[in-house]
Amino acid sequence: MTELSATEHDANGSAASPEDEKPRVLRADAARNRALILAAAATVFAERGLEATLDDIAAYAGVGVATVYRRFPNKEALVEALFEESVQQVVDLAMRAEHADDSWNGLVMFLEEVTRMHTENTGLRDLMLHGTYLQDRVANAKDCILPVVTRLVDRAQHDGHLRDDFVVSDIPLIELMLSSVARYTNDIAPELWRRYLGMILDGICSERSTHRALAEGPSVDVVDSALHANHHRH
Amino acid sequence: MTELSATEHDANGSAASPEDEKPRVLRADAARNRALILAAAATVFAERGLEATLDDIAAYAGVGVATVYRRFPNKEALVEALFEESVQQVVDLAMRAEHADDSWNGLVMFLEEVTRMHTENTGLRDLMLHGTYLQDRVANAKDCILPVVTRLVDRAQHDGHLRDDFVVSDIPLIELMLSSVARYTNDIAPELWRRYLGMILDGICSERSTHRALAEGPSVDVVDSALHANHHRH
DNA sequence: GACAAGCGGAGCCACCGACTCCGTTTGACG
DNA sequence: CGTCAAACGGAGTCGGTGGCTCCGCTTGTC
Repeated sequence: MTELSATEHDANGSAASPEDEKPRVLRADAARNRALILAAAATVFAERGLEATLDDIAAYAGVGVATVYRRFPNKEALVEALFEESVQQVVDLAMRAEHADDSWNGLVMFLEEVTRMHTENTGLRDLMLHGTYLQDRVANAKDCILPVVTRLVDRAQHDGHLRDDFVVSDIPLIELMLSSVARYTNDIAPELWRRYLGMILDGICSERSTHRALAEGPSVDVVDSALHANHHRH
Repeated sequence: MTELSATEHDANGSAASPEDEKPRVLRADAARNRALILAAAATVFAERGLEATLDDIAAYAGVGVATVYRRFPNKEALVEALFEESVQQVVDLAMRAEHADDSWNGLVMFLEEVTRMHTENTGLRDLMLHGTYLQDRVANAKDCILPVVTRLVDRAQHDGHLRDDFVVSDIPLIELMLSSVARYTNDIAPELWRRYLGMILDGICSERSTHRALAEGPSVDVVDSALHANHHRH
């Protein structure tokens, strides 16, 4: 992330160097700017999602747009440089969840953590739930996650914690639901999604003697202003 | 809807007629086209939401754009002409739900029906959940609905059907969650949202002895292609 | 001190959607 | 049937947006 060298993206025109490696050494200021750009991109994409403009990111980083394009051939490359890591985090999370002591707790942890990641990083959510960037890489990550989560679900059902008619593919859709709540309420009630995760958990668990404690419900005003805010084109 | 006369929108320049009413009689072809436009708008807005272009609607109606603008001063006016009725339907639904025999069934019916309306009419959903058009009128309708639904919720709680920590403002957010599922899966599994409504209902009801029967779960492929389809910008 | 590497930001280009202009067509009425 | 306002269509305008580039100036490095 904070390397001083970077693989440049311009096709090395005439130079007949056989190796494709171009560990070009950046000038000090260039390297510093590259780091600034990555940091800015992380922040801005996390806050506003992948629809953020490279101009926005450049401004946030305090550099010109051209400087961004000098380091990264295009938007997707920048996204790639940033999120390779993030999607891996989700894979790791699934693994951790699988090895939790209690299968139900593992499942709950997975749902909770992955939603938290999505809410804290709108860019990650865009990546996982809308297929606009890095489709291959994301599909790859999903292929890693699927079998793990499948085992998690199976185990929770086998242990009698999770209702029998639950299926793995319910999980992305539950994520989708929670993400949209989070999307709308993030600014005004950033933890509200936990309330709806709680309801859903109460809806899918087998032990039905009691309710879980829910996060406090939203006031009418909160919901009104959440739905009225116009910054949700997509 | 199929009137032969229509209130024109151009300010009647010099004519000093004291009444603001302008029940201008349209020529036969104009009246026919107006009806075609309304029908087309109903279809197209329902299918693609309010982001549909007036050009799209004109094309669908088989007329030129100018013809649309000759009848309706702008997009919002057309939306208004169409959806006055739709939002009233939601108000009516709330009333019917309030007078259901069983308070829980009334609540379930309300959630079910309002979600069905949203899924069958993307335009209505845009109206209710994003504040881009007709804010006043929609706010008005919501003001009508709120007390009714509040009574519904109170009654369901009083009757011991609905968990005590549920609040009225949960309803719009539940709608939001179901709408986003429906948005993504409408093309490929149009009834899938019912499954998640079922889960949520199991999460919010007080009688926790049994699970409700859920609609069949989605296959991995269904979810994949639902999330991969790029036509969900907004 | 020289010069390639780097820089900024104005500007280009392609696209989009709301809305209008204008030459042509057509229904209504005498 | 003739007349003409009303209506028509669709090419075109306008304003906005976002990805990306051009080019004259600056700066780190050797």
